[in-house]
Amino acid sequence: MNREKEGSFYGHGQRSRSRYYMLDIKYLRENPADVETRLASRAVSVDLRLFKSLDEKRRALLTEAESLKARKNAVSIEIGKLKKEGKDAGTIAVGLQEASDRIKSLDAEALTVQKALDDFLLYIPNLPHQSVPIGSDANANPVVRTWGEPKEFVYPPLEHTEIGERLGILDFERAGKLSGARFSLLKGAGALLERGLINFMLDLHTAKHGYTEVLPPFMVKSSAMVGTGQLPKFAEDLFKIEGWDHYLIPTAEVPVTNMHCDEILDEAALPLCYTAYTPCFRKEAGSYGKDVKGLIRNHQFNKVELVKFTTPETSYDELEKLLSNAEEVLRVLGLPYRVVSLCTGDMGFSAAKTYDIEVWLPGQGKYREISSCSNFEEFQARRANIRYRPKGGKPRFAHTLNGSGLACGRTLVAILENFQQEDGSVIVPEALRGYMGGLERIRRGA
RNA sequence: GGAGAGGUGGCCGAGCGGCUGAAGGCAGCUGCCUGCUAAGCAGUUGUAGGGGUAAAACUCUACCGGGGGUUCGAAUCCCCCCCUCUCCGCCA
Repeated sequence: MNREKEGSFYGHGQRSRSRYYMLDIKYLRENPADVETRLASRAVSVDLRLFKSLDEKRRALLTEAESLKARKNAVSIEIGKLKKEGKDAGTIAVGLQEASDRIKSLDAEALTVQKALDDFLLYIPNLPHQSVPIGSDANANPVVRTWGEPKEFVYPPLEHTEIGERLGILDFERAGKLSGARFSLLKGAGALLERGLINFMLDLHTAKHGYTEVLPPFMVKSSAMVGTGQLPKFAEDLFKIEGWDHYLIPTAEVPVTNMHCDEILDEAALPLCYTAYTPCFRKEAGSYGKDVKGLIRNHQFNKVELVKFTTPETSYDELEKLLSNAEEVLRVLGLPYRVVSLCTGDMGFSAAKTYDIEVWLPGQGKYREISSCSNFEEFQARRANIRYRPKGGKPRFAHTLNGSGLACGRTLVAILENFQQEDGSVIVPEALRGYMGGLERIRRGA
């Protein structure tokens, strides 16, 4: 078995598919100014001159090669006919070998240009939707709504690390012995709480919100990472399996979205709604010093994800629903939160529009991200070749969306901090008690 | 790890050097017919990229798992790789 072969960034699965990018190459060709200004709002500049020269070079090479091929094909058919009639074809076959050689070199050159074009285009992020606020960083993200009242504490509320360690349910010291910084180890009621949260969230999304549960692989091929946009640009954020073309998933979005790569979906089946629990693995490169302690920013954490495949017409309605489904988790648990709309400068690479849900953390005295819900429009569908067939029509790219519903570790943090009691215990939200053997309160030694 | 079988269009499934983008079937679309949620008949329907057009029409190229080779010409022959299935072994 040869697992070591590097997957091509340009081939998905077994197919070589090199002409799907962030947007229609024709659109970029015909509306460079629009692309430029919309990307500028995300503080991304593209070298359109480079694009233009590569694009033109490629087309010139194609034209020449293809006309040679056309001539060669015509002659070949003639030869076939003559041979069938028992005649000699020697005279018209003259020079064909030379033409073939010329074609070969033109094709090779075209491929080189094509790769340069791919390299250029695969690094261009999605274009923001018109409704996305313009801004350069998180400070420009408008608050869309706020839910719940942060509880007043009569004492200075503790952070989750302290609460957890005192209760003996979080053990960062031992996690460090095993795996180093940014790993965590849950014990007793802590482990049970995490497990309960996973089950609670999955049950809510399947039974109440109608999502189909998926339990996908936690490692995927590089082509899947290209499909959702993690590669090629963000390789440094991912854990790669040595000697394999596989990566540990940074989110369930990757396997679940790529589930339908190279497929043509039935329009009547849309929207497809999936929910999946997976651990997530992230290098967190460049976040040195931030949230070093605790569960907030780990190399491995659990998350329940929501993923949708929709038509272009309905994707923004579906985004609102998905967001609301994610919020519901916090509402049922009784955790105060707010929703912000990410501005152009703060959005991820693949997203056309993103809402973040931020939960209130009394220990830190601020709202912290606990979910990110995005519409990717065609961006991922183009890369992963996910289409659907409209009634009687030609296949079109589907729209993909996803959001955390929710990050389990951070939800656990929110529960510990929001429901901590002066005596050091933590009240278990009612909705979770059924998942924890009826446990109502976590006390030391539980 | 060992031994076989196989990967063809939206799906099923023929083809095994030339006029095959690919028979046949299903599904879809368009007519006709039928007074009823059906059936019949006829026609039609791949994807991508060039050129062309106001848009079409039209035209060229590529694509039968991926890559390379042989040949004037390959879905068909050769080599390498990937994947799927069956049996044996091993294992959770």
